[in-house]
Amino acid sequence: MNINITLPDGSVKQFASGVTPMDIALSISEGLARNVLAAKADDMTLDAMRPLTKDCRLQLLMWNDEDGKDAFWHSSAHLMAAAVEQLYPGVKFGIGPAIENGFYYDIDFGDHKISSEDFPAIEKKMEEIARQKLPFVRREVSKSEAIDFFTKKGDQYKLELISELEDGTISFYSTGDFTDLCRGPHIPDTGLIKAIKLTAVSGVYWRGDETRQQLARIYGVTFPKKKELDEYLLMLEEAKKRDHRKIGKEMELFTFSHHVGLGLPLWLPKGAALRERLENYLKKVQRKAGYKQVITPHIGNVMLYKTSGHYDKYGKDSFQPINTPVEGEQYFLKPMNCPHHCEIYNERPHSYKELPLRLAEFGTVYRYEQSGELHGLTRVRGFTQDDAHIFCTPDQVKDEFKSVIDIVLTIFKAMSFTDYICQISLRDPNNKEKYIGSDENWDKAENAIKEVAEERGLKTVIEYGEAAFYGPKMDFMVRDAIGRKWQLGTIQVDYNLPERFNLEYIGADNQKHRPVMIHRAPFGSMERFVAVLIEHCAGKFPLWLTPEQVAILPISEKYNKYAEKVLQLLENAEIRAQIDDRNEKTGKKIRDAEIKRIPYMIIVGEKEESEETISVRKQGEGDLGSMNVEEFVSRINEEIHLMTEQ
RNA sequence: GCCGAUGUAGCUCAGUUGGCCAGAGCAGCUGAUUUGUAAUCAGCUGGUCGGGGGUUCGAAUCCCUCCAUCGGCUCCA
Repeated sequence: MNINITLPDGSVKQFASGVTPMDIALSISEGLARNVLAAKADDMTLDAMRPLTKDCRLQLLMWNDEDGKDAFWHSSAHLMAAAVEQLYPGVKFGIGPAIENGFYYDIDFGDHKISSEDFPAIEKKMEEIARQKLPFVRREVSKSEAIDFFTKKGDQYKLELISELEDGTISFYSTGDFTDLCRGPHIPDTGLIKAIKLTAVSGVYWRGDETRQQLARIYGVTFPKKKELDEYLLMLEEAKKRDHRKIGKEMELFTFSHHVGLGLPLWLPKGAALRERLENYLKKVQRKAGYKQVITPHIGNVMLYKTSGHYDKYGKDSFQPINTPVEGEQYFLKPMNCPHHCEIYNERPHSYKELPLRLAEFGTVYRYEQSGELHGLTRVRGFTQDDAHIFCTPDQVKDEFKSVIDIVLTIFKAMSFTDYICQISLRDPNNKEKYIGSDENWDKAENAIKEVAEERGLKTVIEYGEAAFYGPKMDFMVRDAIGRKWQLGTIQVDYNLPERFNLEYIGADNQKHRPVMIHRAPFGSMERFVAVLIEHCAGKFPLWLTPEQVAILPISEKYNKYAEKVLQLLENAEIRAQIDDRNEKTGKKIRDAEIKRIPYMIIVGEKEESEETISVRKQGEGDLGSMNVEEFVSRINEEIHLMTEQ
């Protein structure tokens, strides 16, 4: 009997029933077959060695497919388990999945205390097994057989997992002597795993439950080529060098103090000035786009958050209310700005002619995060959102999205973020009743978002079912200079708060209507954005933003006067410069300016003084020769203009 | 919050089984040098060895406790 296999290019081929994806790969080319890790038949992933018995769409999964990597890393978890079992007989296994960058396995080592010192031995054993090219052999077993096997082995964790599975759906995978309960899929054999690195060990509870047994979780990562492992390790090293916490300290941008409190950043003069430049830049862009700045207090009456619904949802998990001593009123630290802005909207009636109304605020908010969740500037308890709320008619949603996207893209350009995608979160089409707001408005907004993304030529991913219950949204994910993904700007439609705050406008028909609210924050928060920017540029900020743009280095103190004169000219041109008049050699001053990541150095000595010129050196590039101050100023201004023009 | 690791000068780090006044480099200060594109030389200052308690003749080192930092903590066997 023959079956029809539809390949990704749309072509349909006939094969005998029982053909495996690997056979099909071989029929195309041997080189292709060598790279096949697993396969996807319709929407199910499976081993490349599993026979196909039905018509299906077939995709061969390689290293570059997410599902291919998953199979590779999950197989690596088995490989590690096999190695661990050989080295430490009697250990018991929890679960061992693939994760975003590699895999882990939770293991009960009994009395043995595992540490990273044990890694080299395990890695060596893994390499040894990998070289044997052991196949991953699948076997379907009955529930009683499965229970039997792990009872003999004495592995209570696997037994617990099996007890939750249905008979007839259980499978084992074996690699050499190691057999594991596993759904698969796996790669054809261990020989594909060429490079192995165990990265960390940590204690976790079985099933995340504090009351249960503690297991050791070993993290690792593997690659089909040695070179890819080297690149990965290099990336990790580079990431360490770029850590915003380290650079923030070196460049004196921000700090923390236990006396002030956990997760509450203190912005130092240079960091505060940098942040102010960011704010001023965005304010200018927003003013042009018709935004109006407002200012609201840092606390709000509990009633405000009961109206908004945030109290019911987050009340227990936030900073607890502040009570007034005499009246006994309750106030919350502001966890978001929207309710305040809704109250500003409600201050008086609005005509449709006033819409859209765009209220912007750099609003500082406070949210309780568990102490262990805090991390530098990316996860804090107090932060400032570059927030704005747009109140508009349903028909205006599209144009407003367009205008917000333009702001986001302007900012990305000014920060040299060139690689980004936009993620659109829409309703789950099979479960429309769980969303608030009319079907008509949702359709309108969802279509508008999709159209705008296309008109702006954005690289887009659509996620169905990811929308909030109160509206669809668009998020921007940027990839930084070393390839890591960060979520930055957000644009969110909201049908809920206008309802709860009873927001209205009078339409052309002289009837009351409900406006749509759009939340948006191109930076997200100032703290997080600065952190991402630091890691993206490794502290070498764009010229317009960096704390010190120019270091003036007099050759000796004889030329300090001339240096002063140059400084004055630069200051007149609003260029941020400092003189390094320390009693040091020029080589030392250059070195220090390079380390401090100052983009331009100006060297002045006898020649420059007599000729009224300056010698210019660019950070990381070297000597640019001599020029006069006016030429230098226009060069700087030109460079800044290119990045920040709107 | 929970598990694990870590905490020595402003920064980076020595100090190995408890034992003489706790060390180095960088930074800072003072002096010499007056310097031409990534480190001039010399001297000096600076530490309640995270806080508190304990063991000991004696603690940076051992024990307890608190604090902070770092990594991890429902991701389908």
